[in-house]
Amino acid sequence: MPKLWNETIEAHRREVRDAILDGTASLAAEHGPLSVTMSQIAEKAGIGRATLYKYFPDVEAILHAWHAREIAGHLARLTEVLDSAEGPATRLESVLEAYALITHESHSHQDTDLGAFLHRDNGDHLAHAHQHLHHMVQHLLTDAAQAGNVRDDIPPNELTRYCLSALAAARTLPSEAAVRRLVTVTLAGVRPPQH
Amino acid sequence: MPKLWNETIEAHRREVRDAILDGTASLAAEHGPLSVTMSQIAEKAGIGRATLYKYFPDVEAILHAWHAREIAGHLARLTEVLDSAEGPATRLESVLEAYALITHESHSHQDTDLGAFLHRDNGDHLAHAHQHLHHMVQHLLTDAAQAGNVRDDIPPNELTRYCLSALAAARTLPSEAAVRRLVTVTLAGVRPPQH
DNA sequence: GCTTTATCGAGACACTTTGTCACTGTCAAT
DNA sequence: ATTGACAGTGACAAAGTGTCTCGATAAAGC
Repeated sequence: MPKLWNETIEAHRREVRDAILDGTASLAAEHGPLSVTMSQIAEKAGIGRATLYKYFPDVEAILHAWHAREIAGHLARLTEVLDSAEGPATRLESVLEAYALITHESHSHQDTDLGAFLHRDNGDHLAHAHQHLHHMVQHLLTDAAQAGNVRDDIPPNELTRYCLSALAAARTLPSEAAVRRLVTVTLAGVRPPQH
Repeated sequence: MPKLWNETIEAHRREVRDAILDGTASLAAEHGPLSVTMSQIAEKAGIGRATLYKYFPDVEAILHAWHAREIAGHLARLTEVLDSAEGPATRLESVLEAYALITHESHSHQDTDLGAFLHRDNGDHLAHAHQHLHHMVQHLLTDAAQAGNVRDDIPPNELTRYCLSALAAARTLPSEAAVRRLVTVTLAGVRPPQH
């Protein structure tokens, strides 16, 4: 196996790949994901159609790759938020709020839940990126539960799904203030029930 | 304008239409919605391809119609539940639980959030069916808020989005018991905050 | 009952999209 | 300089698409 290539060629490939993903996202946003064709994508990306097949086997794979890139970007931002907060409760609230806001602004770009739709992933990319996110929130919830800020009568796994799903509603909300209210309500659901 | 046709022809059309929708759902479930073609659908439904175009203009329209039919069925079941419950709090809980269970079992059929994905609806079918659902839940929440069972510091509209979105997590849960726990948590989010 | 009329269904056609060749040009390694 | 690997492209066969036209069938008018 020859040593890996020079920087130049790999950088170029990345550029082309990104152009493909951007173009596809644009096309999908404009005419709907079902009407996107390999031909359109190739033209939009400024490459030959046959070349496109050297990067991706079909439209579905491209949409998956785009979604994975999107999620990865979100994860990076969330990790920043995570690291800059102190204490289990604060960390949980900060990350959930950040997630909701990201989801909210992603709406205008009209992307999300494409992943849920395209669940032809057989435990691959989507699973990876999304499980990463899931794991992060679950960890936060477990910590907060140990600190007594979160109910412990429900498995953390299920609380995590609840949080992520509830906050997905941020996509449909009109204002940032509404998103913050959504976070409030969602957090109210995970607090220990009083008796 | 000639009076509308006899029952027979219309019944036949409905049969064919249903066969198309069923076949499409089956194909979409098996190979993913993006790879479904008009040719496959026609063959599966047992009609000529050209005939299929007399019913629907393209795959997207068929998926929309199938989704609308699905939602309509769910709505009918929810309306039953709604009518057989007494009192604002009980009604809210019953309907939300029923919705979660329906979502849960719909998972195996792998359908939902296809609607969210195909938001090429310009205020049409999807809007109609889904807004009907939204309206039902919002009404329940408003009643329950007036009775003091639900917080009134958040607009009912937003609480509704929260509920429906949170309960969508039922799709990914493994057991019915987990779904009931999800309903518990979701309801905890909408209760009046204590001070 | 028989014609009229509307519409269902299918064969056929022109066009687009798809997936895969074989081929050229370029860069890195020896 | 030669070799090997790979990006990129034009070309081709196959599949899918949308439309048109034509025959068959069932309701409606006389």
